[in-house]
Amino acid sequence: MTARTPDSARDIPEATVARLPVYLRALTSLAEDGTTTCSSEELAASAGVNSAKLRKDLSYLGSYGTRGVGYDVEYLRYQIAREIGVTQDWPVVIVGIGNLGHALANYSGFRSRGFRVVALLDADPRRHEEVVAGLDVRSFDDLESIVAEHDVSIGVIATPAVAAQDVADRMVATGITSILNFAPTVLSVPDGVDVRKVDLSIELQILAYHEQRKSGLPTAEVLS
Amino acid sequence: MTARTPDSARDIPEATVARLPVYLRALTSLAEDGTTTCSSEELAASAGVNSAKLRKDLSYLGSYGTRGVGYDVEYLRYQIAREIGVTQDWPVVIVGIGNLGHALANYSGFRSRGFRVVALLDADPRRHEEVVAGLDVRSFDDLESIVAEHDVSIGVIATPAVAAQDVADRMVATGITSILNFAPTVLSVPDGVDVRKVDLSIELQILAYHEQRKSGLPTAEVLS
DNA sequence: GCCGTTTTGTTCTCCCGTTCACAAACTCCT
DNA sequence: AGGAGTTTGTGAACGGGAGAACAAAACGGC
Repeated sequence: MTARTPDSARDIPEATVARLPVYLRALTSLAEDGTTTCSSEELAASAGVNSAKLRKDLSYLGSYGTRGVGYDVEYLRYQIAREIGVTQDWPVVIVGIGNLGHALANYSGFRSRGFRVVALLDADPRRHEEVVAGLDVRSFDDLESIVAEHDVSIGVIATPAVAAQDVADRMVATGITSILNFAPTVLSVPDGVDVRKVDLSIELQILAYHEQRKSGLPTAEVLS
Repeated sequence: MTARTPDSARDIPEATVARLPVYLRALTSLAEDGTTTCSSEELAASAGVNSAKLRKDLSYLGSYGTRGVGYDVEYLRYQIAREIGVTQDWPVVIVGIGNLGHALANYSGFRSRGFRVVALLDADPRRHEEVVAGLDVRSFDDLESIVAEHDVSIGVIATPAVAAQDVADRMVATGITSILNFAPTVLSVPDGVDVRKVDLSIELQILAYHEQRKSGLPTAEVLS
């Protein structure tokens, strides 16, 4: 609607969306090194992907490169940030201030990448005395007022598994429509609410599967 | 080789491998509820997937169900655990004992799901005085001897981004062949070494992308 | 002003994963 | 014992993503 959105911004493949943040980080890294221009080959190497895949991904956003030259690092970085929607900060609430919640609250990468933690909530009253990362830990009952006040649409769940579904339900009820879930539970939410799950032990188990295979097959691991 | 492995255990699709831990958790949950038998429909609902997909996934492992009846929860649970390789504990080292490292070290889900943290390492000598989760934080230089002593093949990187590649290189040099990387960096490792990446801000950015779309399109979000 | 070189954007093909739909097989009831 | 009802396991169609290969376009040298 602004100027340069010929409604081409439609339906970027999910696999591409998942890689855009990687490209964004690679571009930021290149910019910090003083690089002003890069080819798809360089950027792909920096992001750890195939250059053809990178070019195809970028083509969904538009034609932001110059043939024979490459991409302007700063320009492309801004275009991707705009596409993802991280040119401005998203307010985020974190629920569950245990070990993981502490780590998340203190994680500086949120702030620097388009997110701002506006509140830390915990159901345990003993935690309400704490100050973590410069924020008071507040009662879970404050969720609704905080969401309303800061217009929060993204919530992070770092509670034990048993509490996660309840927290998710409350979040949805207050109007949160995107949830990042660290609890080892399958959340059920209504249509229109996005949930992404990060599960540490699942990742380890996937590694264990492949590890088991390696020790089983001595020297048959010669992929292309 | 034991009895029921007609070398059919070959080439389980990667997408299936990634879901097996989810099924395992769902089965454990069902078993704790006292359920002894379940249909693919029930298990699929519990795991948050399509029942056809579940059945196809399980069919790669063998025929562990009974037509007209369903699956024996305990039996299937054991079969999946055996396939993944978590019937015995895998020793794991964690490098980088900052906020996230603390949280990982204290995460009880590791121990209960087939993993045992055998050492915590950090490059900062000031951290070596600490005891976290009942383990001394030791010098990163001890990596090699620890890996040799406990026959470690899985390493977790929870360091700042700048240190991650160095840590990975050292890990690979000591014989570690599976790495779970929490640092926001693309690691390059030789063939035969598996790396899985968990990146908190990337997950949030993916959510932000969809969130931006939602606010843009008022009521066009009526998927099937 | 033209040609060779470089690099993007895109088309085409192949492969993996998902889903549907159904036959095979087991249980239960009569 | 036989038939009705269930539920698994799998063959086949379908859709999406990955990678190769190439045409289009911009730059630089002469």
